[in-house]
Amino acid sequence: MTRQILVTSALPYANGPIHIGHLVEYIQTDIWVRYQRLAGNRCVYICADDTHGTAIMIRAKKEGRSEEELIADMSGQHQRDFDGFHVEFDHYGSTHSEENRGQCHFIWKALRENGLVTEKLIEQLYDPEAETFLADRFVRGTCPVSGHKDQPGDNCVCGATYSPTELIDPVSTLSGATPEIRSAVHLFVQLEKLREFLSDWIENGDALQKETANYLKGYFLAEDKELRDWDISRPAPYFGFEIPDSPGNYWYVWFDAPIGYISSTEQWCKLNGESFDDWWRSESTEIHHFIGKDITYFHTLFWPGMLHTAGYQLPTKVHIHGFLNVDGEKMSKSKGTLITAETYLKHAEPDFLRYYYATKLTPRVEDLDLGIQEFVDKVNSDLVGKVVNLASRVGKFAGLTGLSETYPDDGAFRKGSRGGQRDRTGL
RNA sequence: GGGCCAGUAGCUCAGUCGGUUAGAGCAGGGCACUCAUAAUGCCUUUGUCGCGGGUUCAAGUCCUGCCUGGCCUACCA
Repeated sequence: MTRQILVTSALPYANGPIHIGHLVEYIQTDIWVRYQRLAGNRCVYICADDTHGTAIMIRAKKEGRSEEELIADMSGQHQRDFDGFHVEFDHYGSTHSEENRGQCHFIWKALRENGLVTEKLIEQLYDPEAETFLADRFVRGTCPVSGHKDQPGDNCVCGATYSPTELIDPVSTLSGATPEIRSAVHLFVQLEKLREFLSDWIENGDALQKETANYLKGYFLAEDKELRDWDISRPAPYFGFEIPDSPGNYWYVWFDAPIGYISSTEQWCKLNGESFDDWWRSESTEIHHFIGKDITYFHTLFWPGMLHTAGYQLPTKVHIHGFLNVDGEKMSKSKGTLITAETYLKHAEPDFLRYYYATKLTPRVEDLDLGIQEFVDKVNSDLVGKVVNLASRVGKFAGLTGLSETYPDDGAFRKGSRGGQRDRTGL
């Protein structure tokens, strides 16, 4: 039976260029999609740029242009890079679209109607110069526990964790100004009310790798703990969508980002005369998300909670991969191992990297190591030595001897290809 | 601290419900070949399956303790 499959990769954030670490995911997904099509399944690959949030707002301001200009520019760059690596999306949208705003409204309404939204007064550091509230990572200061200087806003090298409001001598990394404490109303989604549903989905479903289900069960869904309320609003100024029934508050970027999967599909449907409900409200359509391990809980707690509440189809599978290391170490700018897609393409063929990743990917949530020497060896021996050389031989040979008008019926080729299709595993 | 995952040939990794002499690719060694791109084909060496116990007729595979490494621990895109 032909399967109908909707596939997504995580939406790249519009604040930075695509690098070889991101490409692990897009290449993995693209290969998976191509495989499904070869196996005869209907498969649509959707992605989009993730465009909202403080980081975008700050950067646009710094560069003296509008957020819209910035994200249009970045979206163009991202798509150029993906194209350069032969990653073929059926549609590439943006979270800054009217479709996405509409979907956010729709899902929000469902959350409200189900009594899952609550309000709390939050004390947060505010940068009076940049005129914005500061996320934890935009603050540094002296650790209140050990006294270490210049520590991040939420934890210290000494192992202590704290709130940025507890930091001694806090400094805003945006402006260098001393932040002040201000309070503002935030809106929260009460995840605890979805515990029963989430536990069931995580434990009894087939959507997660075993290690991921264990991780969620052991940490978030532990019996002695409550699921914390999820803070999904940010007060103005914020680049994003204003919450319709809470003027002056905007949806936190992680609220509208995954909704981009839905809205981008909606755009694709409009462009191709497809029925939207066939893709997001149909039990016979499979939904597969490919993401990195860093955003696991967004996709395995918040996201299914939102979909469930709004009556959308839940993910069939969330495929989670690890990070990319280079020669056994984290990618680093100073060591020159943080290679952007653009830089790579100036020096090497995209298929070299595609092939290399294909040979090293596993179904586990584990980091993948790009060994430079191994990369060179694999390309030389496997691709040049075997594949290209074979083509070259055949070309020369055929040129000398000529080709038959028709492919001879040796029985083996077609039989073999059909066998391969039958033999596919339950991927 | 707690939790999860991993540890198999020089390197990167497969090993399904426990079942014969533990596999592949690369690297190394030997021979051959020319249709072929500093190629290719064939043959070939290498393992205390992290360590110690246990269960079993049988353990790389299951249980347990330990060692080592990695990751996670909610406001991170």
